[in-house]
Amino acid sequence: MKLATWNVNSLKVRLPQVLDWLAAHQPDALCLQETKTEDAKFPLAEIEAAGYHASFSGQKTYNGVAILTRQPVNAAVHGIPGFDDPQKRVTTATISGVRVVCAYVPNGESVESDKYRYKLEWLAALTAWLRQEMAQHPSLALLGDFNIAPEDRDVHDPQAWAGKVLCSDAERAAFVQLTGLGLQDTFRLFEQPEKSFTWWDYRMQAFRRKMGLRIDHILASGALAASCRSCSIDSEPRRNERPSDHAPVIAEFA
DNA sequence: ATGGCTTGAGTGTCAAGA
Repeated sequence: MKLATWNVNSLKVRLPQVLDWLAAHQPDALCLQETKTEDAKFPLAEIEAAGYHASFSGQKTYNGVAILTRQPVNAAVHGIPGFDDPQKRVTTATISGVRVVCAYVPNGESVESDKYRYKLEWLAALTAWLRQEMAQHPSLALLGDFNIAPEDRDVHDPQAWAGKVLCSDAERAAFVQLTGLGLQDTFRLFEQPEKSFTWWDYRMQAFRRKMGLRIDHILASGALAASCRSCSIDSEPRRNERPSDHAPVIAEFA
């Protein structure tokens, strides 16, 4: 089973690239973030024509998540149950017995911002809900744009980013809380190249200069992680014309 | 140097991203 995640920064703009990527990689599930598309305008016909089903929760202009799957999904849920949030950032569904949670964690803007407090509250709510969800679903994967670089090796210039949003102690502690539930960072189950990143700023030719962060992740519960065969970042789409600023991450399970 | 791109909204220019 192949699971993937990609922050596409507008599904409308990136749809041709998403369809190309699906055809090339044939994942069982592709989690998308920042679709920026309200549900009535979701490009369902094009995705179905490519042989995929879609479960989605979006809004105009901002946020928006979707799970594209080869097989129909079961028990889809949108949002974090019990956490009232007008921002469409989570969608969950069961695919071949695996509970797949697609998340777009708030950016936080800066550690001084109200958006940062919202980010930490949001992460606490996600963690509390996942604790329950994992009790119901031993085989669970959490995929998405976490907007957290877990360690200094996930940052091109740790000194420049020290204490900044995406790298602050409180955000990293929130990530540790998630892994503490028994969710393993599948990328770190394997030997990986240095300077492995999933996001590069559009500005300053950051991609060419390898100035990135690893903020998109695939976490797997113990039962699922035990069958993980690989996890890798596909930086090829970042070379496309009009690329997303994020690269897809892919994990394969036996 | 708080800039530097990109997107969506909407048609001038700003919020938001990370």
